[in-house]
Amino acid sequence: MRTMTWNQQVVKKNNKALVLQLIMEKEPLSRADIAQVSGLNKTTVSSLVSELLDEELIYESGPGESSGGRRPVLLHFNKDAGYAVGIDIGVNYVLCVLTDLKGNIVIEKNQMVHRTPYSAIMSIVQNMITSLIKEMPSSRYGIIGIGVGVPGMVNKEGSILLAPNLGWTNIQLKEDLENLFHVPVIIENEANAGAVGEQQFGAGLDNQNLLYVSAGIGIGVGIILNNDLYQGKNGFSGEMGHMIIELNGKSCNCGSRGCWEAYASENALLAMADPNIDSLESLMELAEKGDQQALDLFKQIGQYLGYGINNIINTFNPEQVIIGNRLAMAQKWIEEPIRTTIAQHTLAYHQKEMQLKFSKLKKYSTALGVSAFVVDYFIKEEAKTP
Amino acid sequence: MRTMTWNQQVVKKNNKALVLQLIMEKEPLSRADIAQVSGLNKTTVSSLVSELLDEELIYESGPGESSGGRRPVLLHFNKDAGYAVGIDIGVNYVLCVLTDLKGNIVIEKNQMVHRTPYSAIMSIVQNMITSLIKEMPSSRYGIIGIGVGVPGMVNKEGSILLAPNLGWTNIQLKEDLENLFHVPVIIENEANAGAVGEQQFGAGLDNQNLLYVSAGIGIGVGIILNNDLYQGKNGFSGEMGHMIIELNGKSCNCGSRGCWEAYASENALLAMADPNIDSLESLMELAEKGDQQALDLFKQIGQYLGYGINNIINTFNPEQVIIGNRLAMAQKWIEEPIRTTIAQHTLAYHQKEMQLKFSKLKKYSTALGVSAFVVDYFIKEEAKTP
DNA sequence: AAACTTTGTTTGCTAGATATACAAACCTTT
DNA sequence: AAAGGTTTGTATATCTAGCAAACAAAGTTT
Repeated sequence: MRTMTWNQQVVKKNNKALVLQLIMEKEPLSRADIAQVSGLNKTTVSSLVSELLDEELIYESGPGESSGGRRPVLLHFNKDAGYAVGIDIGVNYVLCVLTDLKGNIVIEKNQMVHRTPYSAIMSIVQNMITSLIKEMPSSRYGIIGIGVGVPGMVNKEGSILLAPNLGWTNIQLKEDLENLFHVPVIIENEANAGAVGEQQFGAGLDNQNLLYVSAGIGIGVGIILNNDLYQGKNGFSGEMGHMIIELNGKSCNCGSRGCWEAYASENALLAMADPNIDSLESLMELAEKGDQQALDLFKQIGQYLGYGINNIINTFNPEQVIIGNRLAMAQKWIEEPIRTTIAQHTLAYHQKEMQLKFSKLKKYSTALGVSAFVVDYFIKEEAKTP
Repeated sequence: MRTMTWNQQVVKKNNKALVLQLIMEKEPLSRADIAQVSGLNKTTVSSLVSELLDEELIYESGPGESSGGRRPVLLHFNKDAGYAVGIDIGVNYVLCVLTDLKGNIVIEKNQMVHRTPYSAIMSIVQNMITSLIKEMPSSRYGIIGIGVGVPGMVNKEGSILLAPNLGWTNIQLKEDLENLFHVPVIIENEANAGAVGEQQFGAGLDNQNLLYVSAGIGIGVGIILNNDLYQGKNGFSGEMGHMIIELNGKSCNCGSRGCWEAYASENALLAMADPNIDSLESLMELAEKGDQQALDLFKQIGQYLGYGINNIINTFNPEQVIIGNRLAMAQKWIEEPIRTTIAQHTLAYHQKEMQLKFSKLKKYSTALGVSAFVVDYFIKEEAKTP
């Protein structure tokens, strides 16, 4: 049961968070604007704003344009009050970004890796963070937290139960990083993180219900409903790569048959391609040159993606579906077949007003997503302090 | 953006609702118990309880057992403070129940129908409600609202956009009923209502994340996540009957191919059966007699249901999947193939702790679900009054 | 220059949650 | 049975935070 008790502190905390959120989203903004938009009393707004000023989460700037009376004092979000670390651990790379509180990348580190034992990846990550901290501009709050996106199943306590493509089982990355750096650490599945990233900073701005299809070596889906990431009972939601789209179809690594990712992932694409083509990149080069076989392959993959997205739309009636991860690089060739497939199969009422988009953050979706997570946590915690 | 402003009225309203909810769920209960469980101050609880007593939503009973000191005054939920009407409009029946505030059926009316033009159904519904009102016991609040479940797409404003099996398009049932009876009216999709019904009164008690698979003439799915019904952007979520489970598979009424409900619905079952079998009931009779063909058919349908449920589990990582509507009557024959199919296909981590159950409310799922909706709305509204 | 507008603060009020004290009712121990 | 301790529930006073009204400051319009 949700035993949530309400009292004045809760009210204040939430109002303060509301004011801060408004400033973040619509800066520059006057106190009067905030009062009008939020419905809060002018005095209440003034008092909350003054606390936020003390905490250096916002700052004032010179007077704005008058609208027929006294000129307003404009308020801005202090995006440099602290910095978040966002890390994307992929199968052959580690990407690490330092972002300000608005998700702008301040420093970026990228390293290719060939083998992925935990100890090796851990030491790379540790080095990256340590050097980020050295290079980081000084600020009121410093590093506010570390977020990590991994291609695997993460439970709600932050344990990585299984990351097949990294060869990891039962890894306590959260604990290890917290012991090293003594800041809040958040571990998330790569698709979930990507969904949050796109919603906060990318193609999904202002959308309450969106699905992010991470189409890479496998397929995972990040699910945002009513503005919140939906994680399922244990944190394992969105394993739609293993949705069956063909009865007794191609066999899949997971032991089942006919899974979506056996048809529509990068692995599936390469399996269908000529054996001497070894990467998505080389296939894209061929397509760029007009190679018919490559073009047909992309068309095929687009159709397969479309079938799965049909299922997503009929299930969730979302505002938006965003396609991300590596296959999104092939947008040029796969977009049209995806759209055609949806148009032919999906219920008309569901198609109406539904937006299909491609990732805007590209390779940064996941890293920026976990960074957004960290910022979110910080903002909520910070707004609490008296 | 969620521009939710908070103030003391909101606090009080929510605390009052919390207290009432506690009493509903755990009666009998003393004021001291409530204070302890909720974390609210004893005085606060006392004052809220006294308001609830004035409103006759709860009542006191003789003192309970002492636990070493003064004996507590026990509080009970007054389930007879008012009554809700729940109506299930099916393709060949109209079921209408009057329930108390705990979902117990007080009066029940059931009528077979052969043709389903709106005017005919509407007059049946009107007559049923009118006679319910006559027969209803007297109470403080009388009829607190009317809920209707329909097999079709209902938008968030309560318009029935499309109910193919009834032959309805763009029906304003909500408006019509409100004009007739002047109480709040809620219209919901049949599967959504069933999900709510099972969660509140049936097989899904205490589950925060559950999916209700309404397997009847077609297939619809009601989705409850984090204790709330998820309706999607427009209210059209859960059309998983049109999830593609076979590429280029059987053609479906919706215009697409390979839809789940083309394989696993009652219609699909009858299409596969001998042409002189005209109903699920007669097929069940055959199976009861040990007819091998009938048994095989049920096994087949069970497998098909299992494939779709596999997709549901991998997508949502739910606590529970409940199978309801007409096909649930064949539990005896379809349960085992469903379980086997899931065991063979679904990711192991997702299977763990996942409960598969069959409807407990049987034919009442939908009617009790909309009734629960009405009660919920009433409780929330009522708690507001000063 | 006078009148009006808009912005933001000061002042006093109020609702509602909380802490403290206390009374009532009960149990346990001597 | 009397004393002492517990538990339940209420009465009283206090405090927090939002709100309304008044006002000051800084504009614009006529």
